[in-house]
Amino acid sequence: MKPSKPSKSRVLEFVHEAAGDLHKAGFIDKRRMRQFDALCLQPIAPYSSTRIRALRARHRLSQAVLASVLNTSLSTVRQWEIGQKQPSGPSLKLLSILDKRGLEALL
Amino acid sequence: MKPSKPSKSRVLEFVHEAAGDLHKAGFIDKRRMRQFDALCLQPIAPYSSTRIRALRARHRLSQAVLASVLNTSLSTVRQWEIGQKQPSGPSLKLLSILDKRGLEALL
DNA sequence: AAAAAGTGTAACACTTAGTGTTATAGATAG
DNA sequence: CTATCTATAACACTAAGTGTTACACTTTTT
Repeated sequence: MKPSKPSKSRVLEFVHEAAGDLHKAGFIDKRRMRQFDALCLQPIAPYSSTRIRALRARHRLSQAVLASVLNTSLSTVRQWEIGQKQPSGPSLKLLSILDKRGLEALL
Repeated sequence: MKPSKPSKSRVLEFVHEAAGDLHKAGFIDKRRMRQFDALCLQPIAPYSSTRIRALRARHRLSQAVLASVLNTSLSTVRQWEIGQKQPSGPSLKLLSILDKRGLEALL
């Protein structure tokens, strides 16, 4: 199912652009286009412990508050920042939302 | 640390309101207020398998697309909907964002 | 009509994130 | 001086996450 042979993001980029044109031309409705967007989401880059810590510092949040915002436990956030555990997929998604859209997007 | 004795959300509601007043009165700055918001976030209600399925149907997404959006695996979404596994905390958070703010908030 | 692709159920086994707990410690507020 | 907040660290248990396979149904393509 997943190609994953050719670096992917390049290919998807191209395909996505093409789909965008089709949309403008009226061959793909808005809903289909959104689904397309979703499937083409490139996997979120892993957040290192230092990057998580930096992100948290940038927003001036304590580990406890960040845990609340992400709906996870304090213990978990701690271990991310120490490097003992890696954030799961959904956690990475939330981190990237915080990164790109700010705290308000998660409240 | 966590009281968790008296139903909590009631208490937090009250405290939060009080803090809001303090903010208006100028005793708490905006940043502190946001942190307060975050800590007072009431834990997200669990999404049942049928509710997840309904949410997905409402947005007309396939299981595969939903998995992409939440940055998790197809296998995981399947098991949520069959009721074999429960979504983790961060996953619940993402589901509630999709629920309340729509797909765009996750792209 | 037949083949191919998309969608979903089901079962299985493995890995690892998530969690709670406890002890320790520095900083800071009351 | 002592609580409280903040964070590190180690530990063990549970359950979520994942990949895989096989099967079935529907829709699309050739």
